[in-house]
Amino acid sequence: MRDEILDAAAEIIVREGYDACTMRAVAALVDMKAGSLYYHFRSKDEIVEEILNQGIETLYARVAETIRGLPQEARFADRLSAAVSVHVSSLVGKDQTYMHVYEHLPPIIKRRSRKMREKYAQLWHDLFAGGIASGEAANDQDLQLLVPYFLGGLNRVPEWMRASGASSEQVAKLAVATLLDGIGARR
Amino acid sequence: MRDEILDAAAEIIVREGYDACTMRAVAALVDMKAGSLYYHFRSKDEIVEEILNQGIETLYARVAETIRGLPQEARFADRLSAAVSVHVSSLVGKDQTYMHVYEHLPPIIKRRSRKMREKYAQLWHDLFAGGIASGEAANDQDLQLLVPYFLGGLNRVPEWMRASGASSEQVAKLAVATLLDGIGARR
Amino acid sequence: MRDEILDAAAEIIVREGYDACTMRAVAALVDMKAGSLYYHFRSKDEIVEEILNQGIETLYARVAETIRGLPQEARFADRLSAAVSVHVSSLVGKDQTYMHVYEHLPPIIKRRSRKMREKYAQLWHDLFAGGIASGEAANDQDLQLLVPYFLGGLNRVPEWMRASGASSEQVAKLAVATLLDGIGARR
Amino acid sequence: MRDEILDAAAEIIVREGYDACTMRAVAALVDMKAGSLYYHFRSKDEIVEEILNQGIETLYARVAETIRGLPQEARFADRLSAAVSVHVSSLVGKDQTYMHVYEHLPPIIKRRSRKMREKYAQLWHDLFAGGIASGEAANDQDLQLLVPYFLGGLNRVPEWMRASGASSEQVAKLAVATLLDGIGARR
DNA sequence: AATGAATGAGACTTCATTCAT
DNA sequence: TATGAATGAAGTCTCATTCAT
Repeated sequence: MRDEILDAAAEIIVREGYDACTMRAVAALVDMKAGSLYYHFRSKDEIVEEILNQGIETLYARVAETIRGLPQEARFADRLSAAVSVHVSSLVGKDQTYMHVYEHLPPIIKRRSRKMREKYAQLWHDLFAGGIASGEAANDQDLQLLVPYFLGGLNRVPEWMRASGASSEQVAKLAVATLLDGIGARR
Repeated sequence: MRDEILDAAAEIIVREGYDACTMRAVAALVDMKAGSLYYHFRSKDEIVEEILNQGIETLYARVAETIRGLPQEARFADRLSAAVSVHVSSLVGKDQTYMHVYEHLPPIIKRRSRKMREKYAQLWHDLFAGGIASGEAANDQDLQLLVPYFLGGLNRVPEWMRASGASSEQVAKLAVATLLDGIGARR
Repeated sequence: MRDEILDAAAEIIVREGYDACTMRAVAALVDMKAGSLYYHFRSKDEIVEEILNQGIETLYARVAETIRGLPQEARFADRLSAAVSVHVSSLVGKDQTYMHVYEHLPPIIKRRSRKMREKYAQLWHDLFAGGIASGEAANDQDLQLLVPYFLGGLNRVPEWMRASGASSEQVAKLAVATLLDGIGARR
Repeated sequence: MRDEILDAAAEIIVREGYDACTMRAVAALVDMKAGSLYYHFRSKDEIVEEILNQGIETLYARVAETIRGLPQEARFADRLSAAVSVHVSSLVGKDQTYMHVYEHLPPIIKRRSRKMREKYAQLWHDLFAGGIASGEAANDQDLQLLVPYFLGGLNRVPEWMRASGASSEQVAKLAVATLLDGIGARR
């Protein structure tokens, strides 16, 4: 039941925004009355926080696991490719509505999950740093800027995917190719 | 007065989120009482919509103007550079709070400004298409994906700029360089 | 079990007030869940009523017993002394939390126990009447007023005893002395 | 309006207890809707606190004023008499419902007004101390106990006055006489 | 005997909005 | 133009109570 409530809340936030995610609305989606939710959660905040944490933690775990699972000798491009694939498909995957949630939350609540998000960013930071160290990536990058810039681009994509109808693989490929080679014609 | 109200509302949304932007809060910021706002606007929605429109329209006008102002023979890289600079500095510029607003709005309201946003995206679409046509950009790009991906990355940056302390010029430069040449070491 | 529940409820009322005495709180104190209380009591009101009754009935029984136990020829001052002692010590005694309860209840519930309370007042009324009849107390008293006045003073004392650190014996002695002789210097 | 709301709330507390004093109920009594009360008060607590303060402060002011107004050479018995009269009549006076309020409040809220109450008790403490110093009152009193004992008796009286139909003057007279001379027959 | 789960009523509170002044 | 005052809808939350297990 706890999970069903979390799912319901996440779905509403994604579909109609944080404001529309009232206790009544959540309850209705799981065929309950608003008050009953309090048997399972102490407060609305607790629900939201749990959604947030589950979302980022799952994402972190998947990407970390993916990177760790690669052969020692994997090239930077392959590592990047794998990580991006997992990241993007997690954002879009059917049940992973959790990931969508973040961008709909009011600042006060967003701040709470900051630490976890920084930990996630660190994962990418390390990935890039590895590429630079091995000479596979240009060493003139300010990773402090590059990482959020890159993830920012990635995170916005699902919003537009619906319109363009692209698959998450296409998106991942585009992102990796663009990031590695740029769009400038080879000179 | 109308403008002062819009400014106040925008500032609150940016700083504290859409939820915190109550009529009372807005009124307080312009030294009025909530009811008085209704002399200037028909409803809260009208205020928000106007903020949104003003924001995108200003942004559109600036970027379009910048591109138009370039010499006929300007190279793609220069066009891109100029456009990115204007876009980023608008996002960060002191009074251009309007741009921040969008991401804080609930979906229902977001949808309303969709058309204008698509018009803005078209601007970039054309820019890239020009680059491809002239052979200055690789012609294997799916612009339908590339544009939102690129703008998405750009739009997220201000959020992180505060932490890293980078200037908007640095960010613009990073974005253009990365987009054009990629981060892969030259082969 | 019934008694343990009554004790728990009484304790909460005394310590934190009637409002804090929720079924959940009572249940927690006897290591149960709220619903289980309904196996033992028909309603929350039944619990409260029973506390009230038990309280006054115990008090009544003790004081009545004490008076009855005195030798036929006991003087008024001694009767009074004995009665006050029992009354005060009951108010303060460890397990006699019941007595504290009354003052925390909402009027609706208070009214219900009125009859029993009047019966208790009658006990004192009779005591005083006896003193007047025997000439040991001044015969110009309006007992209808004197009794509540006297008991009122007595009942408030525990509240202040905690602060002053006096024992119930001291209080009883003060009350009796003051009542009998007054505080005016002898003329 | 503010005052009418305070009056309404006080009246409900006195008549039906703190629990019955809901925002809806108060609003109904002043012909409003619950939400409207928040235009005048920040919260329910603010209402209650204000009632409490106004009550004790008024009481304090009146009694202090009365005592101060007595001629320098007034005798202890007269001072006491005057103070008791004011105290009792304040408790009972038509519009002074405020004073009734205190005894109906839950402990948490009671505690808040503790300081003011202690200040009031001090007034009586000083009065008695004066009597002892001048030799008009027996000097064997523990005022720390006597004051609350005496005021406790006094405060309970209104509750019973309704039943017995006594006037506040009668009550005051009884209290003073009893306190000064006791009820023991003169020996 | 006891509990997990749910309910419905109702509590306080906030907010966009209205309107007479 | 602006405000004081009010409203109605809705929000989060608490609580006594019920009932199948």
